[in-house]
Amino acid sequence: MTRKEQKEERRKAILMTALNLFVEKGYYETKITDIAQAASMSTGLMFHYFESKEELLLEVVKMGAQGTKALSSGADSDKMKDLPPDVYLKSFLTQMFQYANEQPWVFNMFVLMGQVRRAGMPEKAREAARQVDSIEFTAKIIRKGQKQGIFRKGDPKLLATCFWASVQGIMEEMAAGKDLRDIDPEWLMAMLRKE
Amino acid sequence: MTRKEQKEERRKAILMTALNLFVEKGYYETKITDIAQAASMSTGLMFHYFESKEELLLEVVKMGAQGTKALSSGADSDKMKDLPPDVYLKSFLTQMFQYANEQPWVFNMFVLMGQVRRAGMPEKAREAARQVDSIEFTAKIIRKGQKQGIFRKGDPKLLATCFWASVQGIMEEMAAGKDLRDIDPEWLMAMLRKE
DNA sequence: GTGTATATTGAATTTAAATTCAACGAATAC
DNA sequence: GTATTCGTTGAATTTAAATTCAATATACAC
Repeated sequence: MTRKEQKEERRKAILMTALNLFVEKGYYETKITDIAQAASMSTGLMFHYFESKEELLLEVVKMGAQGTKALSSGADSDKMKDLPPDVYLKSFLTQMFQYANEQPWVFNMFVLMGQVRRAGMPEKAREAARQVDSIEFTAKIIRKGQKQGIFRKGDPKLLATCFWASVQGIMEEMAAGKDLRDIDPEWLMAMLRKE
Repeated sequence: MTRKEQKEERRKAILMTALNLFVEKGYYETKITDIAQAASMSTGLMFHYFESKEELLLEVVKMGAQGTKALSSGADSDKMKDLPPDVYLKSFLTQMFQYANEQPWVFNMFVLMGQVRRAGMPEKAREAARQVDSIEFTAKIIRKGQKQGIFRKGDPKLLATCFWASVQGIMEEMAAGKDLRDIDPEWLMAMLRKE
């Protein structure tokens, strides 16, 4: 393994460690020292890999943004054409709740991205997180469902915002340690369905 | 006005100012200086009224806890007896969304209480916020609705947790400045309703 | 094998923000 | 109207945590 690869790997390891701690204890309660310790390295070394704590958060968010983009563009072409809107969204939820246990980092990334978008986080990271727009994409799906008569009436963007805000709320509850394994995705889908 | 009253009033003014800033900018991004400025007083004076920033947060939370207790015990006796469970919960949501515009502090208090319960906040305040339990209370209402056949099947506590987590998510989105005035409480009620 | 560059450490420094404090002003008591 | 207590200020101090740095170890190039 070349030195550059080694470095890349180390960076990623730090990013992952930071991600998990940020979600577990919150950005401000996570000290650089904590991350260093969790990643088994000295405090000083952290700054060999990242300029500052803020930059570290920013990089985590950028990684999340990339992942989201990849995910949604992949979804855009493949499944979305075939699957009915409700099935598509529901399978997304099912997947995400599954990840909460099996792929905590994917789950944590979603939680963090949502948190950083809101107030009370360093501006730079916030902006980066806001770039990622899942509303427009979801609104499109909802619109489709409305045309098919399976989703309720209402501004698709507003419904999408409401839907994701609810998902975010639930995922944060999960991240906070509550065992919500048995939540039925259908409960959330009901928010969108007609009748 | 006696001196004691004066002091009490000042304390409350600080608590309100802090509450609003905490929700607007987040606890950690809110500097004691910011609160002092917003409350038109010197930085030092803040410490005449509160031991520390943490204690200030704790007091805000205690105030919230009191309010919640008063509210829910009042509700317990009055409305809950008469109103059908779905009507009761829906009117609560309607009320709360209304408050977002007309009584921002009530709304902000709810948002803050929810935030403080989660990770990433000073431990003391977190504990105090966790004392307040709206889950048990809501679960009771949900159970009632299930017996009447108007709410869906499922563990009432889990449904309650899911319901409040969603409400929290939406309220945070509102607090973050998004205009969600037109959200229909029915969208959230659908999470609980049968069919 | 020698020299150069990169990785690593942990203690020293800096920094931003909380907190203290000495001094002044205003209200109340007597 | 003087004394005493409380309210108030803003600059000085402390503190916790981020950040830098000089020193050392390790890997790579030649």
